[in-house]
Amino acid sequence: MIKKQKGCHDIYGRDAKIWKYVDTVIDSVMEKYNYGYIRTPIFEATELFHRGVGETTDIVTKECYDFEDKGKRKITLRPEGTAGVVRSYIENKMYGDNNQPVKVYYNGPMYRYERPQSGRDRELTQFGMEILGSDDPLSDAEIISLAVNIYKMLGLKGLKVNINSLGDNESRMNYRKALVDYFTPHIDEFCDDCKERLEKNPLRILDCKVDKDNKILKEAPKTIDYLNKESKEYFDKVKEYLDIMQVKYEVNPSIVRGLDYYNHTVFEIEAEVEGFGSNNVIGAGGRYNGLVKELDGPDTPCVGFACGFGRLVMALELENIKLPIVEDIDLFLMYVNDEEKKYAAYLTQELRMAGFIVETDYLNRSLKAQFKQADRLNSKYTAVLNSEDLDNNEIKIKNNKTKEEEIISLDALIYYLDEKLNTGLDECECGDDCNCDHEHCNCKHDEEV
RNA sequence: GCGCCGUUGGUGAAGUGGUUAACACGCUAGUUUGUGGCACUAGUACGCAAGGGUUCGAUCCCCUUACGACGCCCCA
Repeated sequence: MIKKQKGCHDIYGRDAKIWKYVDTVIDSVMEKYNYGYIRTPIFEATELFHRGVGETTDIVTKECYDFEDKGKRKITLRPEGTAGVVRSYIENKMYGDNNQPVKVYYNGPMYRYERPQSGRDRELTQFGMEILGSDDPLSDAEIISLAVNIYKMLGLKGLKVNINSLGDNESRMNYRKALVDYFTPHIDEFCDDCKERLEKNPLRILDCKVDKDNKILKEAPKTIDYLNKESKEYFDKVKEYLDIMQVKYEVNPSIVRGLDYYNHTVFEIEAEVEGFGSNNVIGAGGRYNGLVKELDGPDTPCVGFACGFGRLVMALELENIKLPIVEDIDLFLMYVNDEEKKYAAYLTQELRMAGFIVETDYLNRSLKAQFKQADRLNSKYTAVLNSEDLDNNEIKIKNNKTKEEEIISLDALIYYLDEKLNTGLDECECGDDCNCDHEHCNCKHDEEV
């Protein structure tokens, strides 16, 4: 048997409904914020990621799917979304558009050659957004608030927003130097990973899980203290806008981010949910003012965010959030003989065209088995097509919940269903302000997610 | 790249170095039933991830590989 590749997943059935629903929420929130959808290729020139994401980052050195195509081109499956968007921005000269800044969002598969574990796959879906062409702190705050609002629209409650500032290049360099100077005399007290980090990426030491209780680590220099005047003012502005937007956050000096292109604002959003694995960061982002220029475009300030779709869905499930997905059908039509079956074929067609979700049996099952199937499909109504009734232009229809049966004229069937199904929704008795998929009421008492 | 645990039917799984691999659910058919959801009966794995080894003999012991779970690195 041919099996799916390591770290990949088939999404189908109920899961697929959830994923599609999350898609629609993302689309609708992005629309409100006026971000345009952008779809860039899943593979790009290898060089794009090496220069864009950073030559020394793990994500490029050991996690990329690199290959050579038949024309000897060096190709890489995108490991993240920003580099492709920036390439497109430059190539399509979006910096010249008359509508600035450019605000875009993407949503699609990314590929990382990693060891799979909870919340980590080789094929992962990420959505994210970027503002290209604004160095206003308001844009940083908007990105963060937009991210938070998507989570909120989905019903997520356990959110923690950590923000920090790396400052501009000057601040970054000064800070990095200060850190190295600080840690070098004490490095023997740290774990092996940290010893390597001192050379490669000293900021990462701050994030170490092993040494997190080390006194030396706790008293290490803070990024904030090394921000120059401009960087500090910038960060203060970002925080001020977040306060104005009523976005709750915490300044966390250990947030440093892994990708080379970040400067100034960086942030991570954690899902604080019981049962989440160690990878509970569901989204992260920050400012990357140097990237466009690095990729041969005009010097353009940008800020962006990316969210791991799979982790987000996991958080929704762990929080047991009821999502408005349709898990039932309106009517199941049953039959016994061939004449009735033909009528079932005709009637399903008619009713579907009229807008109802209608099913019938395709396996020539016994009546008993058809009833079971109707139950499995959570059919709101059932009807056994009976030749005699049909001859009288009648149909016996049963409310599958109350078990009440009615004989009605076939001509009235559509009208009957329309009245029952649509008004039924209006009369939902739940007065709570909850979140259900009933069109007019927001309860979800008869659904589970 | 490293570590740790796992891999038995459609599902949840029990189990043993040796004739027919529990049990439950599900599914299909039948009996009963005013047209089902209860009950009862029957059917439902050529087989214990794959390959190799140890053994008279392995699903159960060892090795390798693959895949899965979790953790580290790193990252969403």
